[in-house]
Amino acid sequence: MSAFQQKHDVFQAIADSTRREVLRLLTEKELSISEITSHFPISRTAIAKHLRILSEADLVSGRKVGREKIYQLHPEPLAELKQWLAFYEKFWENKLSILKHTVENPGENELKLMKSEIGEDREN
Amino acid sequence: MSAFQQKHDVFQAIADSTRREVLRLLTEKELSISEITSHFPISRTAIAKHLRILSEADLVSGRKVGREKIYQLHPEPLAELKQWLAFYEKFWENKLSILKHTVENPGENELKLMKSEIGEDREN
DNA sequence: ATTATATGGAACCTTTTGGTTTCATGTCAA
DNA sequence: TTGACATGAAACCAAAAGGTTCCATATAAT
Repeated sequence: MSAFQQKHDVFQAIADSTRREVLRLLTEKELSISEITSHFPISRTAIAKHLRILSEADLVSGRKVGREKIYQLHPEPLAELKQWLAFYEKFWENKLSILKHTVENPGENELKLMKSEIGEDREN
Repeated sequence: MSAFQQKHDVFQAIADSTRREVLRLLTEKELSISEITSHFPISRTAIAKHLRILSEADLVSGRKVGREKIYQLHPEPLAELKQWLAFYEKFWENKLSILKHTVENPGENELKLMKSEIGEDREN
């Protein structure tokens, strides 16, 4: 929601496997802190801290319902990650397509593949 | 190259903005450690450590050429990230498409949007 | 042969991370 | 009203992260 400086960004938020698993759980349904904790071998307090980090990255939001705090997935910030990835996709998919071509046309373009491997086919 | 346990995975490797910038630099061309360092305000030793982490995640590889060590981008491991993202894309793109539909058909489906917001439109 | 360059590695430092335990508080249920 | 439950918050801890400086070694250039 906020547009100013966040302490944790999306890249940091998803760097931890526990947090990734929390996100996955929340794709199924909204869950309280205790419900989330029941899926992990660590303490409720530790999970609450992970939720705070995910929350700072706007990947989840929590609302108080009675004595529970219900957390909900907010996948939109992952779009930033997708955009970041798109830039690199062209590089590795290019390599894969050259490989695919090599497989489909055996014994034809070893040189082309090798040049790609050592990066001589980049501009500049 | 190695197929066994890695100390750092792709998610951790890209969590740091300096490392992301190193990757970006390496999309342009292969670079030595000193050349990479010249783009940052931190020490050569610090950059070398970042390169080791990127290397452990198989995102770069370095080869010794004379007294220099030349690093090269290896974008393929980012495919794992893409796969991970693909799972979440359906969620947020679904939300965006509902929103788009709402904008294009004003005053029609507030209920549908609200149900989506609280997660009732998921299977299971 | 000497000097400058490029890297490697060790030792050290501070902050952050990912956890814990303990205690306080608010809310639901009997 | 008395527990039981759900969370919040503080204090603490060990290890990892992200740096630094210093020194050693290999290679290049004069």
